[in-house]
Amino acid sequence: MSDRVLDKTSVSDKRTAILEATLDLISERGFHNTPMSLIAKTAGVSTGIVYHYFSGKEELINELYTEIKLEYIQAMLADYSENFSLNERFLGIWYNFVRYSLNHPTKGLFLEQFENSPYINLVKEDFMQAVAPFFNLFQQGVEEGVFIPLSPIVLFDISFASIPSLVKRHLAGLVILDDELMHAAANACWNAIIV
Amino acid sequence: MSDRVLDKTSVSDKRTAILEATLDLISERGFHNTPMSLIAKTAGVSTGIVYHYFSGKEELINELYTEIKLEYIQAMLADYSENFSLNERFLGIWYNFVRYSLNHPTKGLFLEQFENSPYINLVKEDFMQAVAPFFNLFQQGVEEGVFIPLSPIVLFDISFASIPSLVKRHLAGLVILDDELMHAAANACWNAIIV
Amino acid sequence: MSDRVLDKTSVSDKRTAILEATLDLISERGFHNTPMSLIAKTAGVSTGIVYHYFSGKEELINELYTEIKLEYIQAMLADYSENFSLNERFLGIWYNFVRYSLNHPTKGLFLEQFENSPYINLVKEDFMQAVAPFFNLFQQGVEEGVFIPLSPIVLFDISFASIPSLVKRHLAGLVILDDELMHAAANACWNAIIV
Amino acid sequence: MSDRVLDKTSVSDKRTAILEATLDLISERGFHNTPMSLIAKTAGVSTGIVYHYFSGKEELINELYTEIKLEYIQAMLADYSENFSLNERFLGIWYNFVRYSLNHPTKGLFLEQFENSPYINLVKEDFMQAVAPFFNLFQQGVEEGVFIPLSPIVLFDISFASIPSLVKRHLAGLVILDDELMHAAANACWNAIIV
DNA sequence: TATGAATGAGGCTTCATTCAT
DNA sequence: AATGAATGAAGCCTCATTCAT
Repeated sequence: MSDRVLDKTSVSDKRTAILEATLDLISERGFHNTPMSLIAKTAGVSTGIVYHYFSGKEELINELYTEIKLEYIQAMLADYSENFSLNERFLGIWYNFVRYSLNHPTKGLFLEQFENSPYINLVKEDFMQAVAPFFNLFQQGVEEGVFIPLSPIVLFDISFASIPSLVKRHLAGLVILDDELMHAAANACWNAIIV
Repeated sequence: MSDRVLDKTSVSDKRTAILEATLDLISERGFHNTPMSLIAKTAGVSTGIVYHYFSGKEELINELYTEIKLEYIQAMLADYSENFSLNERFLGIWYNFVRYSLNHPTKGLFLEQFENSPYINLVKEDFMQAVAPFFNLFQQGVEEGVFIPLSPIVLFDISFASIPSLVKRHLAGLVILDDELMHAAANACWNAIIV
Repeated sequence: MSDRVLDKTSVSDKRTAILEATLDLISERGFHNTPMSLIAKTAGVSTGIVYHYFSGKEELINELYTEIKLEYIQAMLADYSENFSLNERFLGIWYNFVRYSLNHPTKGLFLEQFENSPYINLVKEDFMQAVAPFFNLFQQGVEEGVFIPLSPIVLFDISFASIPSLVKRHLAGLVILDDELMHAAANACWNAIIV
Repeated sequence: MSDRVLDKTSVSDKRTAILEATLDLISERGFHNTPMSLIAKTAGVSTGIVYHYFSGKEELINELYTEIKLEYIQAMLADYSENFSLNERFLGIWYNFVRYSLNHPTKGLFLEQFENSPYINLVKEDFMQAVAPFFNLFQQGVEEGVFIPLSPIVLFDISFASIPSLVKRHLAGLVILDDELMHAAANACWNAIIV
């Protein structure tokens, strides 16, 4: 039994090591300037084995994107419940988003880099299902007359688009994104979308 | 005399052609996947001459970034005057930003791509002076008790960070960023930062 | 007992499966472009086990060549007897050669490919003994004054070298190598070597 | 004027050097086992420049094939005239074929290797026009009742297919393909196809 | 016997940059 | 100023072979 677990872990470890090395290197050096050979070396594996787990560089990066994107969405929805009020849910997402970004800076950088590059057009995954709670939140707010009557996607952007920017300011040392600022900014965004 | 003028014009044209080709190609294909030879070919010049106008690929891209960034800032400040009210100035910038983005999609894509890549760290230009009006606007708003007391940079992000996202939604056909939506979204952002 | 038999059969089957997969793949894709991993997969075995039966790719291919070459020679000599007349023996070989080629196109393609590649220099087997009947046939014909006085190897080439070409024309759909054409061509070749 | 000639020659020389190196190496080592880097090195050029003259390895080899094939056809038709008798024309081709093969052994080996490999299927050139004289020769011979009534392509194979084999025997030292043998063999092939 | 993950040398190709003209 | 042939380092990927299990 433990053998099986060990095996699984071992296999998983190698694949995971490759993904982690890719994340670290790309967030720091960019897609170009991150050769497969360096990924392999950083992950502590041979070049060839990377192609055992991924069909090529593109699939590796796309898969990394999908995994991180889902992690992010899940992180934003941590402790989320539709039993909470609209404001509680909104702020919960807001804080989760910021905290996850601050705790996982490489993931945020990778995501931003990826989503703003032509690579993005090649991804098929649509995350429709994963982001349903966001959609529902804004839908419900509009229906209840609490939020201004705009489409959920627009409300989503107005609500959260400033977060990555603010996090980058923080990481660059231009602002200090402490609890106080976080609360103030979150409330500002809340005020943006309410009637 | 006419020769000199002709030369100057010709030179300017060639340099401009290179920059424009670079913009179009990179916004569509990314930094990597845009070889210098293709830039030259698209611009209608020889490969070698590119190195007469720019010391290399990095300088070419950085220079393109600087030019476009300044263009953007100037576009946002079109018709701007400190004689206008805070709200008028805020909305003016907001609308200018959206309209310029919609009218120059490749520039927006290039900027986003560039600013979210490790390239950005290599740029020395700081645009401090160019963005002074934004700084002053938010500074003044806070001092007058109209805006919530946060640093200008934070207010800037909360105010405008959603615009590139909304424009991308529009370009992707997910929303229609017409005047009505633009006004609604701009007012929402205004509501975010006022006391 | 049945176990041993089963094992032996199984072993034999596996080795045979590898050789057959190699034949099919190489005749269709060439030496290069036929990786060992694909051979193993096509044969339904693991990559590693191929190296249990053959010391490497070269030996595998050389062994395949030797087997097929011998099969071909045997096929050409099917129903052969020195009791038959020179003409009967000649035509028998001719027809056997054509029929075997038509019935085993991959083997013909493999042989042609192999014998016209630098690989051939590495084979040690010389088939001297196996081809003795051909040698004897032409020797005897010359001695009896029936064939023109040329060395057996030359007579062999003049007699049979056109067959692979004709078969390839047939497989390409350029001619139809039916019994009628076969007889006409065989007699033509006979006429070539008789006094 | 001499400059232009020099330029042309110089350019042509580099392309020719690549083709010649490819011919020599492939005829000796095979398609595989002949890396582009070795071709470049043997031709005395850099690896990269090969891709300036040919889009890739496949095009390089295909182009080499086309050139050599045409050379061969032209060599076979040297001094050819429809004013000559059928027999004179037939023997002329036969001797030309042998002599060219003996004088250009690498070209013969390359051709044989190429035409018996899966590569051949990728070539579009059909040489229809170039081989028309052969077709006409056999056509006319049949119409005049001199040749047995078989299709030109079949007569072609019966007439000439033994030549590459005989040349290989010669090159291997198994026979000596001198004028005497050549004449005897050529006449044998002539006897094969006449009524 | 048997598996298939793992290795790493080597192949094809691209591309930033240089340089003779 | 201008050309584009030429260079060669470096990138992505393949694959024959090995080895732990």
